[in-house]
Amino acid sequence: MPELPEVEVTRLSFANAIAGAGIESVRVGKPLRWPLDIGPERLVGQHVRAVRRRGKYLLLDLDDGILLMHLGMSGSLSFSRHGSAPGAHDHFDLVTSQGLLRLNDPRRFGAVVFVDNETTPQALKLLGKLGMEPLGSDFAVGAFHAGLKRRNSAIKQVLLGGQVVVGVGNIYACETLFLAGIRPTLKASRITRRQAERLHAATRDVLSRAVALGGSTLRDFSNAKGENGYFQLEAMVYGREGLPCKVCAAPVRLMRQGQRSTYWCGHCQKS
DNA sequence: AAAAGCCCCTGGATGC
DNA sequence: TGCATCCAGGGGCTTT
Repeated sequence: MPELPEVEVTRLSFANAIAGAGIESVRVGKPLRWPLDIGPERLVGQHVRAVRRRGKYLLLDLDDGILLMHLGMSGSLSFSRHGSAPGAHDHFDLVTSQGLLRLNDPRRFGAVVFVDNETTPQALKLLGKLGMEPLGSDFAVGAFHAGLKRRNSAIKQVLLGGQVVVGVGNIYACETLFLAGIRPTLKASRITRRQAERLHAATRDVLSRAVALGGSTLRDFSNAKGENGYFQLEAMVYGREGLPCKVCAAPVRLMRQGQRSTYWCGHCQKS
């Protein structure tokens, strides 16, 4: 579930509270996507300076080094004063002077990785090919349109790919295309300037509204304070197969694109 | 280089 | 109630 809004909401919910905290100990549970290939001594005694986000990655800036965290499909973070005993799906604990940061991830597609800086081979492998930040100042219509035109696959797939624009996952790709009135199967290379403008505006609109609403809680997402999100209540097409389109009342359709579900309205998304 | 498929893993919903 | 099947928010890796 964690797409850009959920990751950003998570970041906002604990970044200030953890800033300046000293790391006291670390606990690693079951293996995540990659091993944390350093010992606790590399982290203990350091301080968490800031928490940043790049795409769907969280970057915890330490005195020396960066802890990269990814929530995968089912991950969530909690940050609390007093830590309880870890549950079956709590796979990473960072015990700090200001509270316990804990990663819960049933499916374990998430990851915690330590890198010395953002230019190490591993950091570059993970972050180096990421596209523009949709809520950042570098997200310009011209560059967006140019990036899309270079791709030959369906616009939905290109949005998901993250090489043109980051953070747009399955829910928000569906919602964004609906808002822009664009057919999900349209080849990205055929996007017109007008369509790119609509998609650009829709992306910013959908993602920023989702952040404001605390993200989408479909199953069990919550921010680091345990609070749920409410964007799912405003979804126009995602998860609404067969229900009437909120704009034209035609039944919302479902199809598969790259082994993922695409929800769309055949009437509103014609171009 | 880009595109398409294949996995990683677990839990919940659905169907028989 | 029990068991099998399908599906789920991501994305790196391998193969075309």
